[in-house]
Amino acid sequence: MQKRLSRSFFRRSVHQVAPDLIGATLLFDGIGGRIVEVEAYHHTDPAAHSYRGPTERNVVMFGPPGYVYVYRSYGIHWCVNLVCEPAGSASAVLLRAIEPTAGLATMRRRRGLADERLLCAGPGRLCEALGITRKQNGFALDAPPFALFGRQGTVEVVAGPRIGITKAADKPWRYGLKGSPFLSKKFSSPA
DNA sequence: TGCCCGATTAACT
DNA sequence: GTTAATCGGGCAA
Repeated sequence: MQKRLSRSFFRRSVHQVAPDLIGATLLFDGIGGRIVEVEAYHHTDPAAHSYRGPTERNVVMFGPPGYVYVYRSYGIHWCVNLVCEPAGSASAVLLRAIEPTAGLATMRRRRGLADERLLCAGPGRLCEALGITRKQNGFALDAPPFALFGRQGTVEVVAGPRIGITKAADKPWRYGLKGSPFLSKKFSSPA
């Protein structure tokens, strides 16, 4: 059985936590799966929501590590982030893709989709499948309805540029499980 | 106050 | 490849 992770897992730099989350299992109300793709957003990063200081939307990022920051993307989708160390620094990891392992039927119903590979392949899709909305903004990750479990064994993590940003677009702060068919987008092969 | 842009996605041509 | 849907933040006026 996998070990349950406490919020102390997030008391490290976002650049350490992000790759370590690949292979971990996230459940919300018992629904979810294995994290296969994330992106790191450091508070000194112009692409981060927290870069220009706290607002009504991003205030959770300025709180303690181990909590979830949920925001509305393009006025349509929800995206979920996990706040990292140190408290008040406003760095977070964006969850971008999950390999569905629990609650497949519910996820298919919510997404109106049969293809398992597309249920959670993208930050907006992931939130729709798991049922995460603004209501969960500020929730703790290590308490119900959330549950996080550490990965078992070793995994091969690949890195590359983040998706959909224009600022600091060259930084290789997107991490994924090598070869996973559940990524939102393939990682380009090394040159 | 108004306008532009964005950590996206699905449905177009 | 292109575009609409739709809302919060940043910044100019």
